[in-house]
Amino acid sequence: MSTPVGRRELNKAANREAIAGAALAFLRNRALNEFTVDDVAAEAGVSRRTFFNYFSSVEAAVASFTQDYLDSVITALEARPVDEPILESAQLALADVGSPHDLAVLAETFALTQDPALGRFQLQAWDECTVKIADVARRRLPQGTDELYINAMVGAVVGAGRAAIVVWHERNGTDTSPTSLAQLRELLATAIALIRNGFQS
Amino acid sequence: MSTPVGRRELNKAANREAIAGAALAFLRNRALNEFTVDDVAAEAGVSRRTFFNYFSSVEAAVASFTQDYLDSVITALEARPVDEPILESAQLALADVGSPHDLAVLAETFALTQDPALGRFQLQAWDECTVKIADVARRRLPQGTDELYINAMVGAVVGAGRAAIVVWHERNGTDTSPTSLAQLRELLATAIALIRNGFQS
DNA sequence: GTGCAAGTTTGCACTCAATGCAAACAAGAA
DNA sequence: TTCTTGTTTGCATTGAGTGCAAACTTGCAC
Repeated sequence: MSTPVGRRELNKAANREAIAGAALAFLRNRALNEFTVDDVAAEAGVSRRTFFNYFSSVEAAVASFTQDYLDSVITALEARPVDEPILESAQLALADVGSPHDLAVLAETFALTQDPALGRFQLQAWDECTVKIADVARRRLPQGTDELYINAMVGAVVGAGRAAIVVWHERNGTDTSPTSLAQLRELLATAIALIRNGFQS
Repeated sequence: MSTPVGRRELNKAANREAIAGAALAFLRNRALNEFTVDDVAAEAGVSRRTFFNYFSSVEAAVASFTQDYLDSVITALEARPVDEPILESAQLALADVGSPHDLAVLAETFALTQDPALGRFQLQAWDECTVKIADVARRRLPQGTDELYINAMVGAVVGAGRAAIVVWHERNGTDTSPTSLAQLRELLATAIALIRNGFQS
């Protein structure tokens, strides 16, 4: 992957970040229907129309954080050796990923899921993630592996992974101290282990 | 549960059905942005304002079908004996549920998931279902069962269940012949079995 | 630098979603 | 009938979202 960094790309990245950040900032203080796209655009130093060049709604802007986190997980997963058992790869990828800052934002946006309109977009991010992971799994598992096996496994992993984050968030709120983050990694690892071993108990 | 059936309740149910049905009817022929709420309201024989008394958007109206299906699954699950292993209950509840007509509509709305705006609302229905099933599981499993265990199991079951429907839909499209439906039940059963036994292979 | 091509932002105009409110209307109970 | 309560409807208002064309910025070649 090349990294062509001209002013064009930099400006776009900066705008995108400014807009998403501004949206999140507003949500810290007010509910979704208590401010407008104009407000966010102004805060981001950009016109209303430009806002919509980047995101189709405030909800989408906020969901971009979740998308970015999940993409980083997928990148980590793809970096694992292909001969490693795939669920072990998943476990290790999850253990590695996420700077404290990124996880803090993840926890924060997770809290916002209370608002259904925001929640929908987060769910969509998870769903897209599921599709992408299924592609990775399809490439790594033996040719001709049953599609049900692949999709059920990935669906289960993502479902259980999300459950781990839900439980973590319920226990720790938006605390992202090293201790709390260690607990998150632990929960994620346990969740994947459950998928590997089944719920036969 | 009482069943107080006056004209009031009947009218409301009829309106609700008419609106959701009209929305689905439009989507059979046109894309989401090719018709308006006014169109749907007119088709349903109701004012625009009344449309919004029932659903907050066309997307929500369409998602009501998925909601209803998932609610019926939950009802079936709650009807299973409490001493049955819970994943067996899940398997059996899924096997029983859904008239051919309901499953036909489910398959149809599933196809519409291509449109992200519609997909988001469907995902939300699945998510609400996850929460409700977690409540059922919490009541049935021994007191003090780890929340991670409960949520991961339910997340996995729902994720794998949805995967089964996705695979079924990819293989059979909107074919809801008895043969096709038998395949769906089979896929669902296999998916749950995978969750029970794990992906250790 | 100058000038040109391609990409990006912005303002404007327009349609339509979504909600509050109050008046009209329908249903059930006395 | 009459009264009460729940439901529908029209009207008015705000703001989301998009198409379009003009202004502006960047990259590139000379």
